[in-house]
Amino acid sequence: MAYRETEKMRQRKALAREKIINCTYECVAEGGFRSARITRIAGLAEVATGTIYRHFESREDLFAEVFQLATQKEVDKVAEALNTSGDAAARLEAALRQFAGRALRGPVMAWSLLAEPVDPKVEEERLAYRKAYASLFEKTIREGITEGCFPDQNAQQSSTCLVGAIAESLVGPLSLTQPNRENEDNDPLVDAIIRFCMQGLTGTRR
Amino acid sequence: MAYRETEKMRQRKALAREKIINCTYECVAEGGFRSARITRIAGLAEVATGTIYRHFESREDLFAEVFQLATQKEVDKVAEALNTSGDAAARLEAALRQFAGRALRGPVMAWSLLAEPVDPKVEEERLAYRKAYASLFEKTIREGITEGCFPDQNAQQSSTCLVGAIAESLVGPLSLTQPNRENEDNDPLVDAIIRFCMQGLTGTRR
DNA sequence: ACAAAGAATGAATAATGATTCACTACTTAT
DNA sequence: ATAAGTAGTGAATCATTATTCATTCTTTGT
Repeated sequence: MAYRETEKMRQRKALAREKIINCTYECVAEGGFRSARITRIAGLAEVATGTIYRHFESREDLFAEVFQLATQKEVDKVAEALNTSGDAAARLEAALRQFAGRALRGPVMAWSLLAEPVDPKVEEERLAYRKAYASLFEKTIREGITEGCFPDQNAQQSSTCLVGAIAESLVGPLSLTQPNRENEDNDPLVDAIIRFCMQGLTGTRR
Repeated sequence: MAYRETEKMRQRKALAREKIINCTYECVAEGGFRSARITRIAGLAEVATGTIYRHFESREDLFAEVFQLATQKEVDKVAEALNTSGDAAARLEAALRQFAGRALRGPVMAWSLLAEPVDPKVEEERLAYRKAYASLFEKTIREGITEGCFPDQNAQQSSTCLVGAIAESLVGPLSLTQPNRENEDNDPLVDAIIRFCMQGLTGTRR
């Protein structure tokens, strides 16, 4: 036996793999999954198209992995915001702000994760993604009901409404057509959304 | 001049055109625009694929027209509900119920109209569709503010949240995975959504 | 230096599906 | 009946891209 995979090679391969993932991420952030061509990704990563298939079973699989990666980042941020101190309402509000803020900073990625239909494998991941959000929100809503800061309600349904209201406001076609106002002050927009959401939960004007 | 289009022919053509539109509608209601193949549509309509191109410039154009048709139906229903008697809150609630009820009865079509990304021409139509809803809701919210049954708020933003909350709950990926409960009683679901939405608008528990 | 094994390459292939167009069939007016 | 014009046909074409695989290049152990 002349050649045996060595540590050095393992690392080099891992690096190439990572580079492909990063370049895919970049492509997706630019124009979504559907417009991310294998040739473009290969070009960015400075490898041949065939090489991508050495590291990933298929385009779908590559996308599913990139989706998971991107997703994890987002969900972690929201979970983090939910772990701050304060009552359930305050924590939820912080989380919604986190969600909205990140989506506004990367609208194409947000759209890809929330709404863009891609293929069954990615769709499966998206399901998990939405469920992760729903569960996080739902749990906090329940805590809020126990704490007494939210009235009794269908926590699961409410969390779905939350995600929907935010997603629609932030990545709906109306917001995407408007010129990409990079460093514009989006606080009033976020404030209006948050107000609607918190009122929807609490039934209390503030 | 030997042949000149006669009334009879005009009607026959119009009929064929209409049949194509109806069959396209059927395909879309089944699986959305993306999976509606020209061949399938032609098959259903009992014409050759080429015939479709005698009546429509392109697939995109055909879809845009079908979208418009479907859209008009939906918006009209909501507008109708908004024209009943009662205060703004009552009328809006009736409209939301109409919206939700129709979406539940035709979830794939609702998804196609609200969320499925297709192509630029259809996307343009969707924009008009969303604007139509937004304007209807927005107008009523404004009336409600004047009437005093809603507190002052960003009416446009609130209407977007309304659409989002409903869409997510009814046609979002989470709801689509659940078994298609044909004739199940969806009232509790709709009630929960409506409650969230009305609270979001009024900031009042009821 | 050599050979074995694996990795990378990218042109060729394959699959999908919209669209075209040369042709046939039908309608109409004379 | 005939000719001119229009509608309908559907197999062939074209366009787009993911994927393959025969070949070339690298790495490793002896």
